[in-house]
Amino acid sequence: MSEHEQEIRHMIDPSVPELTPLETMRHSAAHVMADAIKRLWPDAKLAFGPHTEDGFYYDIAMEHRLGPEDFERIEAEMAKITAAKHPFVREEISRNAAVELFEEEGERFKVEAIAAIPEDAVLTLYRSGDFVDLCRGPHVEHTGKIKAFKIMSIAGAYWRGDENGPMLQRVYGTAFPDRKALKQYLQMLEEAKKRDHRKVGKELGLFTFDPIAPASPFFTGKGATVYNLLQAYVRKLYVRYGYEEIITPQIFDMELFHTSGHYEHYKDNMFICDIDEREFGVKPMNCPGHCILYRHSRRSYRELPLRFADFGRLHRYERAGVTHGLTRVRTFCQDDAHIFCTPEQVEQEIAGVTKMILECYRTFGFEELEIEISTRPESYLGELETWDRAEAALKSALEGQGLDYVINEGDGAFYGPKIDFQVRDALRRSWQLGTIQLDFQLPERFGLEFVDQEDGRGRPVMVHRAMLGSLERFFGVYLEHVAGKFPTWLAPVQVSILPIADRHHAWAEEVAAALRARGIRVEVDLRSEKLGQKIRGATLQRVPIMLVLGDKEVEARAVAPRSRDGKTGAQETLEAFVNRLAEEASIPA
RNA sequence: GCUGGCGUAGCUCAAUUGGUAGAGCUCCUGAUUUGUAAUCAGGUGGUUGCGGGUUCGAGUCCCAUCGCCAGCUCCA
Repeated sequence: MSEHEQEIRHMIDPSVPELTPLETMRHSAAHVMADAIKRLWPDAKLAFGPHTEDGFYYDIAMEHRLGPEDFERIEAEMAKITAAKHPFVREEISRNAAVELFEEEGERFKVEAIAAIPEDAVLTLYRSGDFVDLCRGPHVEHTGKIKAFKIMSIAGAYWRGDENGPMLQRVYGTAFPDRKALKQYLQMLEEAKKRDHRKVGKELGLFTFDPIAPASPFFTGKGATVYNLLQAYVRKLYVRYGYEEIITPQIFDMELFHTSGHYEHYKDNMFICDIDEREFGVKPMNCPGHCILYRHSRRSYRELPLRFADFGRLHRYERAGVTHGLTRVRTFCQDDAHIFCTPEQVEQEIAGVTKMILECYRTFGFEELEIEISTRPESYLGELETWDRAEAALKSALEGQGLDYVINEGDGAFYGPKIDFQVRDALRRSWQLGTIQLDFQLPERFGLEFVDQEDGRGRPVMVHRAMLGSLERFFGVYLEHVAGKFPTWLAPVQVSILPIADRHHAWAEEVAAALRARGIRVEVDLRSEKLGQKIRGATLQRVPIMLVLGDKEVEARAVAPRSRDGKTGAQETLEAFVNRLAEEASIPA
């Protein structure tokens, strides 16, 4: 649902959940901001002004182009309005009177908005001082209740989200119950800026981009090390959870995508080429290829469930302007798998996948989790009964593990219901990572079968599932979650060896060799620099462990460890150190 | 794709109203041999994203194009 639709719904639909006190205050702040802007630029015409997750905005049309230099003026004007403590007054109004009122004011967007509201809805106005707005409310008691606010940014937005419609100026602001909370929020934004994976990735030399391949990352040796370790960890899970990893082609005759339906629905997002007078497509998803492999031999019910995992590289033509760092790219791979099972096995398979996903997120330190089930949309394919059974299976698989979830009614794909997993990172930002999607369509389209116990023919259900989602995207999200401080097992350089003077180089090389022999990723800093400089370098690169080597260490065939957080450990023998580190440095089970 | 903004050395950034492109870090040389977050000196490095135009003269102004950034839309 677009923001615009939500806004319309909010204005008219009494079943929309009541606003929280904070949301109410922010929405009121949007009115105050609109009031302020109209005072400063009387030609301003208002569209919509809802609250958002961390503030509010108002879409406005006017001659003057707003810029950051205007923010202080707007804030000052808002301060006058809040100081005046104008009460918010609710007023029911007839449709005709409302149209008349807003037409008189030249508020054409409001007039249009009224037309979009169902006939039987009660229209309400809210007045505060001389300002009046079409609004369902609720609002705070008076403008003085808005204590701490700030104009954040300005951006373009379309009227009603229609890219052919008029472009409006969207003014973003935020508001909090007190100055302290606002300050905290602004600090969080600062922190997020510092952690931006595009910045950190550059600083740590993990990946880069080049205009020669837009929206397609180049991973350096260090970045690829992390990337491969993520895969290695997932592969370990696959062994325990009974997956077989397969490898499938990159480019297929378009016929495949005609069969799968991607040609019809997804063609605009595909890279397509003509070779040998045949039309080929680079795969945007693995599922059609997996169906081919499934169909390649006769399948017995005894083989099911079949769990095909695939780290195949995918290419999607994302429209210019929608790409973003590692989180939205044109080439990526997923920790993708498709489970082919009987309808009876669905519940237990969902439960298994869920268990693995939870284990995986715990490993990466994502403690907070939100789960959503999306159910049958209005237009769907397949039998109603199949859908009902599948939705019940999803719910009971989650309930069986004592997991809370919310239901997004009608938000499922046309081919089946799904479960989405969202995590919150260290800055409490929400990211969708995992997904489990049932699919009744592809098995049908590809004519997939299995031989059942009575030598009859059954149709398998296909379960699409991913835990980390795209590895590229996860890389970016995780990099921000840990602010570049990878745990030792994932760090591209796990140990940095820092000899103090040239005469310690031999011992440094010996220590490095011993660690490398145990599979530990080591770097030796042989530069002719002071120890402080070397420590600074390794710390900035977020190397988890530094080993300082001087006369004392050479003498005792020992090492003096220091962590990137500045903690220095007691001197210990090389032997003891390696043994202590071995587990921490290896991929979790 | 749409609206707006931005592209100067590998990185972070300077460059009066249009008037000879600079600094720090990185890198390379040398000196220094250092005990827990920055040793000193010297040097390399740019057709100012690419292509046109205006001008005596363009990093600066105009057009076009590519890329990036913010937001919108999209992400069956």
